[in-house]
Amino acid sequence: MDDYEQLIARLERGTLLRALAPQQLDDLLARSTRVDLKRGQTIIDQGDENGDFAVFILSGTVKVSMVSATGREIILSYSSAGDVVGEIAMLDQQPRTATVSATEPTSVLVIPASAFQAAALANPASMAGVMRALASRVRQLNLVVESDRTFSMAPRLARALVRLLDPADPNGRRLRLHPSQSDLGAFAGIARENVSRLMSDWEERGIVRRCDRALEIVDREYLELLAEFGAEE
Amino acid sequence: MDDYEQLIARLERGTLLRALAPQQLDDLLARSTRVDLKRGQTIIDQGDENGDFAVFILSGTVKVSMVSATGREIILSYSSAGDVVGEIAMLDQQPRTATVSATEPTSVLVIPASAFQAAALANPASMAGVMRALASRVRQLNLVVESDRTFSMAPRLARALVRLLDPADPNGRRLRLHPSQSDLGAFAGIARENVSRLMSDWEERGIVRRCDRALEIVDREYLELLAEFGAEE
DNA sequence: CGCCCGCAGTGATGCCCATCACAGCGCAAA
DNA sequence: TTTGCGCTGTGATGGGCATCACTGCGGGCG
Repeated sequence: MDDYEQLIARLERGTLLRALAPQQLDDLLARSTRVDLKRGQTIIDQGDENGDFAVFILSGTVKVSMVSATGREIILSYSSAGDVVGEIAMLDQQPRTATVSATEPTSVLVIPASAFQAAALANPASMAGVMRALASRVRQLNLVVESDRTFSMAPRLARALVRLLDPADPNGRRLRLHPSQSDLGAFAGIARENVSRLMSDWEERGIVRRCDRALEIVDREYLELLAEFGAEE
Repeated sequence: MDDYEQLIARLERGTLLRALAPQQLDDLLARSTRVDLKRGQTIIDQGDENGDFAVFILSGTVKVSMVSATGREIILSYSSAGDVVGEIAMLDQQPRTATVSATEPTSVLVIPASAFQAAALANPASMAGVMRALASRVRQLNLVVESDRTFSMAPRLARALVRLLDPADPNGRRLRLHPSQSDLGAFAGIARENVSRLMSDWEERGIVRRCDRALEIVDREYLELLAEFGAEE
C-alpha cells in the first residue's frame, strides 16, 4: 500500500478518526477496504438493509440524497475529502435513508462496523469526535428545517450557495463544486426553473458571476445576509 | 433524597445513561441537580452561550422549539420522561439553537458537561447509546426535511399527529399530549387556521374525534398511510 | 358577576411558486 | 455532419396555502 502515508494525512483532517493512536489507525486501515468510484457511481443505496459500514472520503466529492415519496430528489448535503458519511445506519442498524453517489472521481475507505467498534473500544476518547460530528449534523439539519419553513426561494438558494463555499477560507468566493441547476434546486428545495431565474437576476445585479459553467460569488456578504435573515434590509 | 430509587428507575429507561454501572450512576447523580419546572417555564434558551449541560427528563413533557428569523415559532420535537435534550450544544460547545420549555409541570435533571464526560470516561460503552440516540435524531430530521419539501398540508399534519402517538403501544389511538392548534401548526409547519380546517374535515370523515379538548385518533392506519405516502390511494 | 385573553372556526383575498411548455445550445457519440 | 441528450432560459397558468379579518366560546382572575 504505497499511498499509505497519504491516507494517514487525510485521516488527520477527518472528524471521525482524528483521535486514534497510530497502531489503532493501522488496525482500522487493515480492516477497511479502499474503493474508487467513477462519477455518478453510488456507494450507498437508499433502502439498503445491510448498513453495516461507514464511508470515509479520501478524495473527491459525494452527494447525499434521497428520493421522496413523490419521486423528487432531495440533496441533503455534499461531502468531500476528510468527511464521513453513512455512519447513521451503521450506528442504529436501520435501513439506509439516503443514497450516496460520487459527483466526480472519488476514492473512499469503506469501514466495517466491526472495525469501527474495535477502534471505539481501543480508544474511547476518539468517540468524542464522532459525537461532536453527529451533534453538528443535527444542528445543521435544524437550520435546514427552519429555512425550509420560513424563507422564500431566494434566501433558501442563498443558503445553499453559502453551504457550498469552501469552509477552508472564510472569505473566499469560490464554490467547492458546481452542481447543475437541477441539483442546486434539489439542494435548496426549489424548482429548477426558479434557480435559473434567480441566477439571472443575481448575475445582472452583480451578486454572482458565471465564467464558463463555473459559478463565482461576487457579493458574498449579500448572500450571507440573505441566507441568515431572509430579506435584504 | 427519598425518590432516589425512582430516579434510578427513570434513568434505566433513558437512552443516554442506560449502560452506566451503579456506582457511576451514583457519581452522575451526585454531580447533577434536580429542577422542577412549572408549565411554560424554560430550562434552555435559544442563543444562550453557556451550553455546558444537558437535561434529562424525569417526569412531564417539554417542547423543543426555535423562533425563526421572521418570528414564527417552529416546534422541533416534544420530549418526555426518559429522554435527554440539550445534548447538542453540550457536545459541540456552540450556542443553543433551540428553546426548551415545559408544557406541563415537569421535573428534570440538569447534567453538567463535566459529569457527562466523567461518565463517558468511566464507562465508554455507554457512549454507544448516546451515539445511537444522536443517529436516530439525524434520521428523524431527514424525514422532516423530506416531508416539508414534498408533502402538502394534510400529510404533514398527519405526520405530526403520528409523531405524537405514544410510542409505548404501537396500536394505540391516544396522543401523548394535546397541544393547541397553534402548536400543532408550529410542529407540522402549517398555518394555525389550516390546522383547524383539516381537523374539522377529518372529524366529519371519522378519522379523528374530539372529546372535551382532547384529540383521539380513530383511523390510525389512514393517518399513517397519509404520513408516509402523502396521498390516499 | 363581568371582563379579558387565549383558543377555535371560517370566509375572502392574493401571491408565491410548482408545473407545463417550448426554444436555444453545447457536446458526445453515431 | 447529424442526431440526440442534458442543461439552460423564459413565458403562461393555476393552485395551494399564508395571511387578514372577524366571530364565537370558555375559563381564569379581578
